[in-house]
Amino acid sequence: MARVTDPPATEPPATGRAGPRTGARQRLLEVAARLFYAEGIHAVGIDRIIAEAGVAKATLYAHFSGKEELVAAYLSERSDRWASDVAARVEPLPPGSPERVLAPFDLLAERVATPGYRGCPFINAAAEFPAPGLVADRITDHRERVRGAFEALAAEAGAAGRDVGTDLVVLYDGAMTAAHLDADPSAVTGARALAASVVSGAHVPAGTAG
Amino acid sequence: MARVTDPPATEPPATGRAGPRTGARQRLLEVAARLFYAEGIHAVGIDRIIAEAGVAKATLYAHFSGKEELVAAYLSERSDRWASDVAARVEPLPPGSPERVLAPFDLLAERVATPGYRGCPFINAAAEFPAPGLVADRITDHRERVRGAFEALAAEAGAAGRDVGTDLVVLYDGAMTAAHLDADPSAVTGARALAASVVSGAHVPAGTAG
DNA sequence: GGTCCACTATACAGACCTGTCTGGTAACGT
DNA sequence: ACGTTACCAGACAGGTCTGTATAGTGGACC
Repeated sequence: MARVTDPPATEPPATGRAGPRTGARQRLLEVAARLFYAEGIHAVGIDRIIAEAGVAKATLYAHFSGKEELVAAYLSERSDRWASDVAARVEPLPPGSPERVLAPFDLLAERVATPGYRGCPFINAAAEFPAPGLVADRITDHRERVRGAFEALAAEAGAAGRDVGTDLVVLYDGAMTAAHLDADPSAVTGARALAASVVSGAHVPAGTAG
Repeated sequence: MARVTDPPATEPPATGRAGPRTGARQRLLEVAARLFYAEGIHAVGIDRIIAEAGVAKATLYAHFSGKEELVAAYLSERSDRWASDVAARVEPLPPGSPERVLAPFDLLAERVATPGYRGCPFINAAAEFPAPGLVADRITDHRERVRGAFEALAAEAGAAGRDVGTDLVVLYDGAMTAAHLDADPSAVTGARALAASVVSGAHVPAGTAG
């Protein structure tokens, strides 16, 4: 049985005594996540993050080597949460069922309906960080995680066609993007239906049509 | 017959005599488009644009009220070019054929294979400009244009299902995004095949499955 | 008490940002 | 010749950015 996600250890490896892991780091990450997601990364300065988090600047730089590392930590947290949220939603469903493959779409349907939804944090971050680096690495990691999850779930469900994982990722990306930019939640339900077709093999694979 | 696109007038409305529309504006737009797309909008400063365009700063501000207007002009140009490129590709195909609906995917397949492809300029811009304004308006305009094009072409081809336009937009967005972020051109061919299913009505619509 | 350390507060450096302003040049039509 | 205009070159203002340095506070543990 495929292990879809790797629900992460939320605690960093404990340092010798207590380490700089009390409250400031958590507050910084929460504020950074909120602001980065809502307003964009380059648009949010360090000064504002520390002000809203009630943290001194020196403390931020004691926890993170710089802004880029803070951004990377924000994305890591988002990726881990996605994985555990999906795992929690997949777990109660009967193994091998198509519904398990569609679980991420059901999760997404809830997300896009919440106020403040602004699309995929990784797609958004990629728009701002084209160069190789910590941020690009986290984006790549997350993409592989999502693709791996879809492929594992599809394989479990016995989905046959070539590139089923790619098709599901395309539908998932498109659903997030269109639901956001067009303010249209039906993008997710439409994508979910198409994903069901892909899993059931109802659609006509490329090259075999006509 | 539906007019899919409105191939735009490339010339702005002529001012009284000559107006400030000689060469500097074009160079500015070309350089801005290249840099904004490649590196992100907030990451590119005015100084660099005017330096690479060989244009004085005062000239830039004579043509555009500010950076935001330059960004909006960049997006307008991209949208217009998309529309005319699609129109050029659709036009020779037999009216009412499914191939016409798939033409944007064929265009995209070429785009994602070119070096420097970095996804959809509008999705990327939206990540950086969440607030209402000129930029958001151009993004909305383009989204409506794309959706309208797909809907018109699908209607021409006799595609029946509800929300065919939404499904096609989702597939198109997902294809652009996944092909870019995963460096995987097969995202486009997969999306094209799914789009063909949508147009032919081969897939199972939501709510009628089981 | 004494030591350690996570933390606060603030000032600062150096770079970069957008946008304005001044001044000069060259082509063009009259 | 003359005015208009499209343009270039560069200084400047005022703000913001990241990151560092300095000085002090309060709790935990020995």
